[in-house]
Amino acid sequence: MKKGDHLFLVDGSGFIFRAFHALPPLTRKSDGLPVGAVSGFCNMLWKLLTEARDTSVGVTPTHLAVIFDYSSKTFRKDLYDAYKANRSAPPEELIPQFGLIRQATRAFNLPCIETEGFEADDIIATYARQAEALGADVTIVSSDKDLMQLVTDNVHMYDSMKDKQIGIPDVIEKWGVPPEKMIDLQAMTGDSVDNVPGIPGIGPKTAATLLAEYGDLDTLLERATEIKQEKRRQTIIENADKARLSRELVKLRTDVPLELAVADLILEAQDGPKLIGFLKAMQFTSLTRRVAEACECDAGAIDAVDVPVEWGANAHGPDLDVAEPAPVAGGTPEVVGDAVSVPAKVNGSAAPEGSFTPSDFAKSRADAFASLPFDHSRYVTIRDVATLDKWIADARETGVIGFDTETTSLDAMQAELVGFSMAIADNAKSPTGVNIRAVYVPLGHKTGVGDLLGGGMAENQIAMRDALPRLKALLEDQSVLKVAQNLKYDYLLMKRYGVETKNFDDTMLISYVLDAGTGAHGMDPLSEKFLNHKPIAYKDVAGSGKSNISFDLVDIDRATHYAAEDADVTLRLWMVLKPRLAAEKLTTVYERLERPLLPVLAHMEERGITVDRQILSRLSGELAQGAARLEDEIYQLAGERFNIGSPKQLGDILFGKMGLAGGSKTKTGQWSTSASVLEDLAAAGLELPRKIVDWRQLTKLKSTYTDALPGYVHPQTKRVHTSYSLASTTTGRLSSSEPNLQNIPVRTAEGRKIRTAFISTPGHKLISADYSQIELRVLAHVAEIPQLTQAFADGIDIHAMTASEMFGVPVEGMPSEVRRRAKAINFGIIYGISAFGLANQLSIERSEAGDYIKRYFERFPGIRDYMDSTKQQARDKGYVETIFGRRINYPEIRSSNPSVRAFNERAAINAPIQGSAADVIRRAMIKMEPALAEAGLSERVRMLLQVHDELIFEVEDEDVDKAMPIIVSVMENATMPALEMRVPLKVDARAATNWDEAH
DNA sequence: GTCCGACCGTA
DNA sequence: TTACGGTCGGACG
Repeated sequence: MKKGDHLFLVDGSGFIFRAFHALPPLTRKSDGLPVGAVSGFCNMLWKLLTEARDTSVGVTPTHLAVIFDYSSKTFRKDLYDAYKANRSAPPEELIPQFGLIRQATRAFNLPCIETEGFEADDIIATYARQAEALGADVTIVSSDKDLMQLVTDNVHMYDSMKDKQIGIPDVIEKWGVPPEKMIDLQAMTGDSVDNVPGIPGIGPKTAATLLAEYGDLDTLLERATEIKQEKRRQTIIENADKARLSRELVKLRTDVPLELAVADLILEAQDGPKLIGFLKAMQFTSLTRRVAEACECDAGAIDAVDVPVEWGANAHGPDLDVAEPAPVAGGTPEVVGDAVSVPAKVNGSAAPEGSFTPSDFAKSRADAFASLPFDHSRYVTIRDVATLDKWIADARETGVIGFDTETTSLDAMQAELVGFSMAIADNAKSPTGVNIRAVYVPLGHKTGVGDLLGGGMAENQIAMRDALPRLKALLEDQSVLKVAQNLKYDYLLMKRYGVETKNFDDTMLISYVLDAGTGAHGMDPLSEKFLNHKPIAYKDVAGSGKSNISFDLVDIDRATHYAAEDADVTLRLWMVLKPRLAAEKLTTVYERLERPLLPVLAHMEERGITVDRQILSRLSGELAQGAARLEDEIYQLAGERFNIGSPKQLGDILFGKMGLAGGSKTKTGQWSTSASVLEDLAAAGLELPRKIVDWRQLTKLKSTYTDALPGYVHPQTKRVHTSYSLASTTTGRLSSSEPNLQNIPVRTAEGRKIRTAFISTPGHKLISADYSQIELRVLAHVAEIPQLTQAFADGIDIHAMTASEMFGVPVEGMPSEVRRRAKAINFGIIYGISAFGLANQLSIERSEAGDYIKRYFERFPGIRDYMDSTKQQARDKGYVETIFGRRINYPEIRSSNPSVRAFNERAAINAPIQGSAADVIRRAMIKMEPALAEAGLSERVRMLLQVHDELIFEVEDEDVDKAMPIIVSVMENATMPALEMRVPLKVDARAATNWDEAH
C-alpha cells in the first residue's frame, strides 16, 4: 500500500441496520426466509463498487474491506459490565440475515473481517491508522458518530445513504469540536444506546462549550472547581470517574490484532458467476440482472448456489447473547417445510430507550403516517408506453408497489378493466423515511358524449394490447411485492385477463389479522383510522343511485385523483400495518392462514357451480301454488285480506283483532310474530299460525332461492359464482354472498329440493366432504375433557354420551327427547350458554335450564374451567385466541352495561371454538390444491364451495375413487404438522350428481 | 333511493 | 345461548 492508494472500510454492521431500516419491512424470499436486509446490503455494496467514482467520494477504491462486529462480548464489557446492557435483541427476522450478509460479502469477492473481542469500529480504526501511516487515503463508509474521532485530512467518512462525504469541517459543524476531541465529547455526553454513562445533564452543546473553554477532558476535570454554574460544577466533580470510564469505552482501539494485513485488502475484480449464483439464490432478480449486464454474463446459464441458513441462536450477530427465545403461546411451533416460526404472545414490556424492536418500528411508522399529508396535485396520469415502462422499472427498483384496478363492476367475474393505479415508495429524505408517488394508467375510458355508435374511446390512452403484457410482467414478477386492498377482487379480475398475480400483500387481510373485532377492514375506515385521511368517495367520482355512471365514463383527470389516491392510501396502510404483524407476533397467522387462502378462494369463485334453472323454475311454480293456496286459507281464517309478509299487519291481526294470548314483543315494541311464537300458538291448537308458518317457509324458499338464484347465473360461464369474504367475520370464518351459497336449505324436505338444482356437469360428480362435530372436537381438545376425548376416540354418539352422563340414562334405548336436550346443551356450551338462552331453546323454565347447566358443569368441570379462563383472558388482555394463534378482540368485554358485557363474554367463549374450526378448514383448503396436484388430479378435481365445515368438489367420474381418500385425508390431517389434536378429526364424504344426494 | 328492523336460511 | 347474508315491509328523505 502506498500513497495514491485508496482504502474503503465498510462498516458492515452499520450497513446491515441501515439497510434493514431503510427497506420495506419483512421482505421475504418465496420460502419465507426474510432477506430484506440482505437485499439492502447487496444493493448498497453494488452501488458503492460501481458508482464510487460518481458519488461525492469521487474516487475508486484500490483496497476495500467489509468489517463486522463479532459479538457483543468485547473488551469494553470487561471495563464496564453494563456496556450495551440495555440493548435488546435484534429483530427476529434479522437474525438469519447476519450469516447471509457475510456470505454475500464473500460472494462479492470482498474480505469479510471480524475479530473476537473487538467491535467493528476498533478494527476500522486500526486499519485506518495503518493505511494512513503508509500514505494512503481512507474512506470509512459509515455515518456512525463513534467513528468520527478517526477523521483526519487523509481519513474521511462517507454516508452512502445521503451520498455525503464527512471531513473535518463537517464534524466541527455537526458537533462543535474537531474530530480529535470527539472522544472527550462522547465521554461527557455518554450514549444511551450503548449505555455509556457520561456525565448526567451534559449534552453535546454543553460538552462542546466546555471543551472549547478548557481544551480537553483531563484539564476540565482538574479545573472543575472553577466552573461557575453550581449544579454543573457539582455533577462534573461527582461524575469525574464516570467520565474517565466513558472515555475508555468510546475511545477506539488502534491495536487490534489482525489476520489480514492492510496491504492485503486489495480490491479484486468481481467474480460475476459467483456473485450471480448467490443473488439468484436470494431471488434478487433486479440486482441479478444489473450484475449480469455489468459483467456481461448470461444469468440464465448460472444456477443459484446452495446457501446455508443459520436460523436461530447459531447465527451470530451483535448482542445475540441477550436474545431470549420467543415464548410459545399455544400449540407446537409451526413447521411447514421451511421456516420455523412460533405463534407467540406480544412482548408487552417497554423497550429500553434507544433500542430498536419490532414494536418500536411499528410505532414509529404509525406516528409518521398519522399526519403525513396527501398531495393530490402530485398524482400523474400515464398516457404513453415509455412513461409506463419507466414506472414499472422504478417498481422493480424499489421492489414494492401499492396497486389498484378500476373497473366497470363490483363483481370481479363480470368487471372489465378500465385502468389501474400504482404507488411507489422512494426512500427519500422525508421525515417519514419514504416519499410516496402515485399514478393512474387509464386504459378503457370512453367519451361520455358518444357518437352514433354510443361513445368512443377517450383519446390518449395506452392501448390494452400494449399495456396488458407490461402489467402481466409486473404482477407476475416475484421480485416486486404488490400491495392491494381486498386483493381477491383484483386477483380474480386479472386472472380473467390471463394474469396470475404473484408476491402480494393485502392490507385488508393484515388489518383483519391484527384487529379482528375492532371494526371494519375496508379501505376508507382504515385510512381514517391510521392515516387521518378521508379518501375521495367513489360516489363523488361516479355518482350513486340512478345518476351513477360506470367508471369507464368517468373523466380521466377525476379518475386519476381517485385511483392514484387509492394506491397511495393502500401503500401507506401497508407501511403502517405490516410492521405490526411482526411486532404483535401475528406473522404466522397472516402468512399461513390468511394470505395463501386468497388465491384458493379466487380460483373457487372463478370455477363457480352449475345450477339447473329448469329445476328451480319448476320448484318456483310449485312454491307459488302452495303459497297461493295457503294465502286463501289464511284470509278465510283471518276474515280479511292483508299483507301476510308484513309482521306489523300480522301482529295486529293475531294479537289485536283476534286477541290471542301468548304474544311477546320485539325490542321496538312490536308484536313478535317469529316462528317460535307462531309454533307455540299452533301447538295450542290454532290453525292460522300453522298456516302462516307454512306460508313463510314457502315464500322464503321462493324469494330467497328459487327466484333469486337464476339471476346469478353468469351470462358466459352459465354457472353461479359466489363471492367469499375473507375479512367480514370476527371469528375467522368465511362469509359468502351474491349469492350466499352457505345458507342453501337442508333441514326440511321442501328446502332440500333446492339442493337438487346444484348439479355436476355431465361426466362429473359432486363430492361433498364435511367434518363431523368439529366444534365439539375442538372444545374437547382445548378444554381437555376426558369423557369427550374418549367418546370421540371411540367414535360413539356424542350427544347420547352427554345425555347418559347427565341424566344417567343408558345410551341403548335412549328416548329421542333426552338426546335432543343433551344436544341443545352441547350447542349451548359452544355458544357460551346462559340459562335464559337454553330455556328459550328447549321451551322449558329458566330454573330447569339452570339445573341442567349446573349438572353439566358437575359432570364436566373442565368445561367450566375453560369458560372461566377464557372469560378471564378476554377481560385481562382484551382478546382471545384460536388454537393456531388467530386473535379475536373484544374491546367491549369490560363494558359497564351488564347485557353488553354478558354478550361479549359469550362471544369470547364461542370465538376460540368456532375460530379454531375455521382455521382447521382453512388449512385444509390451502393444502388441498397441492395435494391433489401431487396425485396428478390438478383441474380434474376442482374445489368449488366451502360451507364452514364442508367442502364441495366437482370431479371427473373416473377420478372419484382416487380423489375421495385424498380429500378426506387432507381434511382429517389439516392441523398437522403444526398441531396434533387430542381428538381425531372425522370427515364424511359422498359423491353424487347433485348437492342434495352428495351431502 | 336509502336505511333499519324483523324474520329466517345455513353452520 | 355463537357466527353470518338476503328478503321484505315500512319509514325516512
